[in-house]
Amino acid sequence: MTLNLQEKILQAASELFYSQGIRATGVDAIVKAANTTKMSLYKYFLSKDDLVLAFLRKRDEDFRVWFVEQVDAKADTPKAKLLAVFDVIGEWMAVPEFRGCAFINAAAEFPLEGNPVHQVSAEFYDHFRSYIADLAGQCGSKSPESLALQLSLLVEGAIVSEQMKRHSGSAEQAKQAAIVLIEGSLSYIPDLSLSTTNTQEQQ
Amino acid sequence: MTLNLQEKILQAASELFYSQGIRATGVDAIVKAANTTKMSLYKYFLSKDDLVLAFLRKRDEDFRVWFVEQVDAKADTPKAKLLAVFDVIGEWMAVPEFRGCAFINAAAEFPLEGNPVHQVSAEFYDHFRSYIADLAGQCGSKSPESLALQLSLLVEGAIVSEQMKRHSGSAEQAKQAAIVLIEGSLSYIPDLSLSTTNTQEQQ
DNA sequence: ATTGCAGTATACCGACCGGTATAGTGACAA
DNA sequence: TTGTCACTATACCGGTCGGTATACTGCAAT
Repeated sequence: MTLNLQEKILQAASELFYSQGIRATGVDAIVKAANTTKMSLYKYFLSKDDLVLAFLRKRDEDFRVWFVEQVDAKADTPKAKLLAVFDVIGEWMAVPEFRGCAFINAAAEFPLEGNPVHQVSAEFYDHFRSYIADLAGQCGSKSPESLALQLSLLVEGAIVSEQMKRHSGSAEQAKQAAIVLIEGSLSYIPDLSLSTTNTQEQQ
Repeated sequence: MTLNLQEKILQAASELFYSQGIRATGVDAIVKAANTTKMSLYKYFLSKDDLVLAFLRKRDEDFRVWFVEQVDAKADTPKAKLLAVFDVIGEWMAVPEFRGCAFINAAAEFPLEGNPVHQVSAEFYDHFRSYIADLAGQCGSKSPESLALQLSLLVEGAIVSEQMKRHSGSAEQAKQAAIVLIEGSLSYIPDLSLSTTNTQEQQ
């Protein structure tokens, strides 16, 4: 657990970026939190933007590792894991340090399309969704990709809902919805991708 | 459509705040976009923070009015409107100016709890959810509040997914999931709010 | 004609921003 | 002992930030 200076700077920056926001965090604050100097920071990182990308890339990896560990610790079968996802999210949202999804937040702080931040965020989202798709496939879902996308919408929705209004039970409701979607996806269900606003479809 | 100066400033600020981000938009840029001066801006708004809140409050009202209009134009029955919600969201996400949900973005730019921005965002979210709950109730849903929360999770999830990765079909998938949830909520369905990660619950 | 008021024009403030230049420290290796 | 190297210390840069002070313009009401 002994961090070298570069790691120490990145860790200090990560905590500040997530808790206070990226734009709101100056390099002086990072330097002070890491107990070092600007000169050292700029030795290891080309610019603040570079440091921001390093933060997001590390967060991507760390979060996914942590998340899979948590899910594995809660459930054994693929189907149970699919539901455990929402329990893990629920527990994460309950900690006081929770400030929403770092990638959504980063994309919101740098809205201009083409910003490298968006690419890292999109990659995180892809990774997460394909993890869910794997589980869905192992469950025997008729369309794992479709189910995975739908479940990931519930997860992201729960996260941002909780960010805007704490303790509103988003994770529990997301889980209830997930149960319905999963059960539906395991039994027969024709692909409805052609349907329009029309209310009564094939039955 | 003739705007007085105060409205002109607010409109210019709103467009910049949404398209470029709030922190990234300086008051000089707002003043230039509104073709006026700082002195006038600070005559009508106490501070930039005050202007930000005015932006969010107006956006709350404008967006809801626009949204209900769009839904009403697409569908007549409550059930059809519930589905039309996702069509409207889908069309909104397709316009090139789309930059996600202004309230999620604002909450992300000002992460500290207790910031007034969060209160306005929470109010917007409540308004939206109670609109959905009304429709759900008119449909004869067994638990309109529950269904409304679940559908709002899908909507918010679709918005942030689209923000992080454009043109990934979030709205269509959200609609497919919504169809399943709505159908399930209209038929019998015991309240599952006690269930845990356990996969096989009461049947 | 005078007053008042909405709005303009512009210069300015201190604070902070990201980033750099320069000099100095201490430990370790040859 | 000398050189190297990671790191510190600190002063500084130009630019931008939110916000203000002061003076001016033009119109409308009395």
